[in-house]
Amino acid sequence: MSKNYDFLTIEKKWREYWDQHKIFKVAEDPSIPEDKRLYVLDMFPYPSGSGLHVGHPEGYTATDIYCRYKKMSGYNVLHPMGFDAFGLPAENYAIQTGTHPSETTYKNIDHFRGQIKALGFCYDWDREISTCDADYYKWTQWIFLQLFKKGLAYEAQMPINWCPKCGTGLANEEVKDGRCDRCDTPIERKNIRQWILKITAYAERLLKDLDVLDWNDSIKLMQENWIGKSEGAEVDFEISGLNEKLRVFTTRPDTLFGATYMVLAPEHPLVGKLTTPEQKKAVESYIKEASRKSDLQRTELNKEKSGVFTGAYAINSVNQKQIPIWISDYVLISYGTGAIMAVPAHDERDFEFAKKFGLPIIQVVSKDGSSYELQEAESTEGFAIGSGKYNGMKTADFKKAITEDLEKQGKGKKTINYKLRDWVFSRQRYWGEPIPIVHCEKCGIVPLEEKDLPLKLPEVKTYKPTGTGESPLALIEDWVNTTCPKCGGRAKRETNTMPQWAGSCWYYIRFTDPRNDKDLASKSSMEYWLPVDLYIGGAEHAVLHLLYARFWHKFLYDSGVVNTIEPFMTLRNQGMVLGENGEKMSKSRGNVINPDDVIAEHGADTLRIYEMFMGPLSADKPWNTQGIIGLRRFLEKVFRLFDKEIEESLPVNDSINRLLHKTIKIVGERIDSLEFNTAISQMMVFTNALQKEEKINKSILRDFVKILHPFAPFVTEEMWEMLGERPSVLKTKWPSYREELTQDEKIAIAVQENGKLRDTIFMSKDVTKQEMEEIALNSDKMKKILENKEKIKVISVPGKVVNVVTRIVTA
RNA sequence: GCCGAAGUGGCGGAACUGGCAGACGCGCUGGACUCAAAAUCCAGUGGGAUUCACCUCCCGUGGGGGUUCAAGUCCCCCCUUCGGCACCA
Repeated sequence: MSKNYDFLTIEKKWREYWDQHKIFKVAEDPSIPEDKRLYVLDMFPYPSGSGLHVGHPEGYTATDIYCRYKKMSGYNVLHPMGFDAFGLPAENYAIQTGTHPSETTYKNIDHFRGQIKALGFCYDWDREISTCDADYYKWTQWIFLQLFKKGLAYEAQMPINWCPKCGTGLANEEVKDGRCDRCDTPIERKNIRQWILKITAYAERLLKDLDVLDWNDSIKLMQENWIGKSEGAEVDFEISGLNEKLRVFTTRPDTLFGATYMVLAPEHPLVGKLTTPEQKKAVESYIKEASRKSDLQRTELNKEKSGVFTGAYAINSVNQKQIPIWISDYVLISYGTGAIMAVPAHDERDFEFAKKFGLPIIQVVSKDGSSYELQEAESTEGFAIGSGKYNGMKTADFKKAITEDLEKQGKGKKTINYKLRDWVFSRQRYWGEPIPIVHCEKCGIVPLEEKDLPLKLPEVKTYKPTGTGESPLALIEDWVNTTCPKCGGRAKRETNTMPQWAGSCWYYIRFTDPRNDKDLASKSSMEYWLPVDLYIGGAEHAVLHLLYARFWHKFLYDSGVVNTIEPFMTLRNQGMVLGENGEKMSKSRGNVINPDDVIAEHGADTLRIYEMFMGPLSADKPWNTQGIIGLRRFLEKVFRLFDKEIEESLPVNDSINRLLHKTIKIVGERIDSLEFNTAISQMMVFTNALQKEEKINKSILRDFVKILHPFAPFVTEEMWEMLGERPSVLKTKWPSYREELTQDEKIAIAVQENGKLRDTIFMSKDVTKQEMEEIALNSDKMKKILENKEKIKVISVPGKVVNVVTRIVTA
């Protein structure tokens, strides 16, 4: 009885079945051993108004296949989904449309949930969370309070990155090329009151623990570079005629003898003190100019060096030389000590500056120990010259020696600096977690009591950003004005909200126990599931979410909340799904593919396997509307196999049986290594072979339906039923294979002459090396080829190749 | 500028620790079925030479060198594309 592949009916039927029977429900079953418990997580989506992007199902299908395979292999798998629902886009959309962000957000969430469910992912929907739910952000606030109590959240008035379009301050991580990561607007500098998290306190551990993580090297490297550890020394310089010391940081204390001038950042606190009256005017005008420059201008490409002499001199203690002190904006106040010793001979920037202002350049490091004319700064290591008693020392040894000597004299010490800055954590916007702090007239900054959490976001009509650096919450009088939890006196609430990243810093913890109202999650649930075993998402969060979440996790570890030092053990990054033209998908480029349309036309199963078949998970891949047909045909072809005669008692053809075992093996291995494209190819090969058979043994088809199930869950449930089995396939056991049946009886051996293919001979899979060579050399073809040639040697690799090295015999 | 990833048919991509380059899919060509078409099935499909008797040979994985019996895979130099960082002393 022939039946068409009616995906609309099939997918609806099984979607409802799964929902009703809670097929995807997961519980903390204590009888399952620890090594059979898995936590597989997707980066949860931001529920934007435009709905799911075809990029979302890529990562989600990958983890879904992995989870289904693992479940069928006897694992207890936690696989949850939720929504990262606080943030600017929702708020901007709300402002545009005049609807409240909470209304639009929940509407978007419903839309997203529907779209995600249509794809048949095996999420335990009873664990769904949204970061904007008060039940959830109560604990985000709770974590903030713990940070505050440990001194890791502090308030400061400082210049920060300000996006005038978003009307809020941003973290360093949210600035790209001097522009807002979100809207591409050039960043301005703004001096406003901020809440800041001391992520720098964790710099070393964030760096070191990268070693224990199974992450892509490129992501690890990006974090490593962002943290930017550099080892060197702080060295004190006396200032001529002034009882002040000027401290600099250098990674090359071995070049101290080559320091020919000093440079301070314009903002350096000593500038005023040491500037001479004659230079005062020039210095002040330079400072003023520098302060007006935006970050973008200050870091502009190929910018000419600028600077002004202060009139003061420092004394280089190693040789008592007086060297001039300059100020320049190429020295940053925020790094090191905000001051440097300039060694133009061995530092490119100093070289450029010295050339421009005619400052002396003295070589103190040499490749070979001799001195020579430098055409450019030579920053490579070598041997010391012109450095008194240190002459001839290798750079590394010199560094160590002089650092120790300076330390003994009390003039310097070994120092480590990081590029990582503290995390600017407050946003001057409405749609985020309120910071649970009040400002009391008497007591100052006072945290809310834990029992008073959650501090709910007031429901108001005006949530437009003020643009002034104040949050819109500041305008809500009856919310802002409150009493101090400590003294009961008059107080004002903190009106800044948390950045979007806050909620995603710990959502994976909440998933282990999402309805707990006593704790962020119970100890037992966290211990059962954490850490996340496999985490899949885009690479764009390399130094944002992935760094922030690691920071919070480490803090929670120190606080005794979680019991692992890292949150995400294995991380894989999916590539981008590009438009058909190979460009990034975007509305403005007009190349957006809507997953709803694809599902309506081909079904969710086809969309799933197409996205997996497109190429390696990690690669960026262009969408191809033509190409998806092939995957649709594949499923139809599998479906048509059921029109053949299928019997339990039919004899099993040896080659089909071998191919089945090989396929079971390959598909399992490829799922384990997340190489879904080749797993699908193998199933296609198997299907093509089955298709040629008139009759099919039923158990073969059963096994095949099982291995196809993780990829195409809907249609395989239907097929399972067509085989007379009871649902769900997900609850069956993954088929096993016999290793000896994964190889063909006869294998093709390449026969080469001087590395060039001359013949292919099929041989029994267990021929010995000698037999192989004998068969190969005695084939008619090879005999002919080898006529009149001298065999120099024969190289053979069992099961692969026989290569004869020959030479033509000259008569 | 620095760091990282990647360049394979008309297209997406295969090729395990060096061992038959182009699996699988799209597209294309021819054929079967059909009144016809769609769908499906069968055959072919890197380029070239030979002249088709499908036999044989040569070239071919961004370019140029090298190591090796053997290189898409290893080493050196260069080019292109993408991603990250951007005066971090």
